[in-house]
Amino acid sequence: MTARTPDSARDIPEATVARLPVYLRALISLAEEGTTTCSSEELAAFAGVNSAKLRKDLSYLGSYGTRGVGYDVEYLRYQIAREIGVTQDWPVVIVGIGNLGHALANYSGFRSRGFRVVALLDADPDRHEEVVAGLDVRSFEDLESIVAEHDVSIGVIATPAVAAQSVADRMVATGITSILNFAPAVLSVPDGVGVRKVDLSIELQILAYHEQRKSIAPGAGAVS
Amino acid sequence: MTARTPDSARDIPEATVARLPVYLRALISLAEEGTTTCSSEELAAFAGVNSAKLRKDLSYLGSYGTRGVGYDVEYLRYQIAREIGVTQDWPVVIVGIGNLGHALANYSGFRSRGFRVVALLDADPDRHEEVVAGLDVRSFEDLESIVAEHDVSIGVIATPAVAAQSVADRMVATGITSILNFAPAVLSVPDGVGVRKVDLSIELQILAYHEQRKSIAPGAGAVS
DNA sequence: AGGAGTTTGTGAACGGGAGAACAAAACGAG
DNA sequence: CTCGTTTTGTTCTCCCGTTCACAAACTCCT
Repeated sequence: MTARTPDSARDIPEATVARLPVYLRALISLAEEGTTTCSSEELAAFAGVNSAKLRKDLSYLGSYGTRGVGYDVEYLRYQIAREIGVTQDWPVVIVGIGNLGHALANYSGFRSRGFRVVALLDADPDRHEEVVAGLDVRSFEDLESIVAEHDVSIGVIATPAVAAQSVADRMVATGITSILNFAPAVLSVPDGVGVRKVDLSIELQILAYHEQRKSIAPGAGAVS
Repeated sequence: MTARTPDSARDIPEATVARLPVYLRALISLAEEGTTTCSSEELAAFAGVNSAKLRKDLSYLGSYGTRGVGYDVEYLRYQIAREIGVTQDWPVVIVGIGNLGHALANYSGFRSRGFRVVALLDADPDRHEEVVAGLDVRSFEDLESIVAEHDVSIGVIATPAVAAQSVADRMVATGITSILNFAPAVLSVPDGVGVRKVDLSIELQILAYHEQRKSIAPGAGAVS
């Protein structure tokens, strides 16, 4: 019996999903400075997008605005948070506690945005003595038990590139279904497992391409 | 009848530009394991994309393959590197030496991919005593002289969100024309200045959205 | 109460990218 | 030399996302 959830079963375009967190951040800023109501124009300026795009994006969630008035900041903030799923706390494990893993473990933005780092894992026994961000660095072998104990479904990979695929395989085997990959490697995972990658040097290379263009042909276009 | 692009193809789609670094990384891997020639099918598998898409992407650069044979790994590697502009070394400054700035300063992937961190800057005088990754942490006030001295055109922002816009303004004023922003804030810059952003928690929120979807409606699609 | 002024939500046009399919070119066998 | 095989480069079609433009809906003022 497939009970279709009429409330949140709508298909929100991927491009819109990627912008919802930006809107959420903008709304939190507005709320902090005491604004209770805002127009699509204002919010769009805060989020750095076109106001028509913003309205269309929000229309996928429902009709949460009032014509002639705008949006209630608190109400819209809650609706977006609920749609994304960050009204609850998501437990997260980080694998690979090198320079980047350290930084991620200490990053306060995770905690404040609905994520809780429950464990730090590393394959190197020399690191198991360390305490980072108030957490013991534990053996990678403990992955299964930690995932089971905390019901973890999101994993972060911050290992060197060579280790990334095997870590991902192990994560998938333990039941993790979403992976954020910082290693400069292409991961292959089964259908149904979500992967997003962040590659620091790729971003710089894209900038370098446009930078080179500018010096060759001055007056060329900007970067999106 | 396609006008042959003699030197550098003029209009490379943005989506293609974003994938070129991935192809470059794949080619370097292939070269390291001794492969001298590869087909579009092989290379596409290495890069995690469709082979038709790969061929179309490469066609924007020129005709560097041989029909019936494939691509010469070394030759194609050089051509892509040249197109991106990473045959030369790009000097880069990092502003904001907190946890993330530390990690970025120590990240070896920058150096090996055509970027050289020439200075680390922080507004906090307490940090000016530190030495990170072999570089003195210097005052943010030194930005102008450093940019002038090393002819820097790419800057990295790893400050808290509140400082990001003023740092960007200052960077633009000194002549920096490409910015990689890790702060969770929307930057506004003049036309002609390129900005790319990396937001760690946004990526997690996107994963959370799909994760929530899975638990509500099992059998739903994966993440792109 | 009614009209003027705002602002949302959305239908429709538009542009760019993804993928399938195929013709052109290179190589090797006979 | 000719034919068959392989693989690239390109064309064509479809789909997603962006943007425009406007009717609907709400507030405020008289």
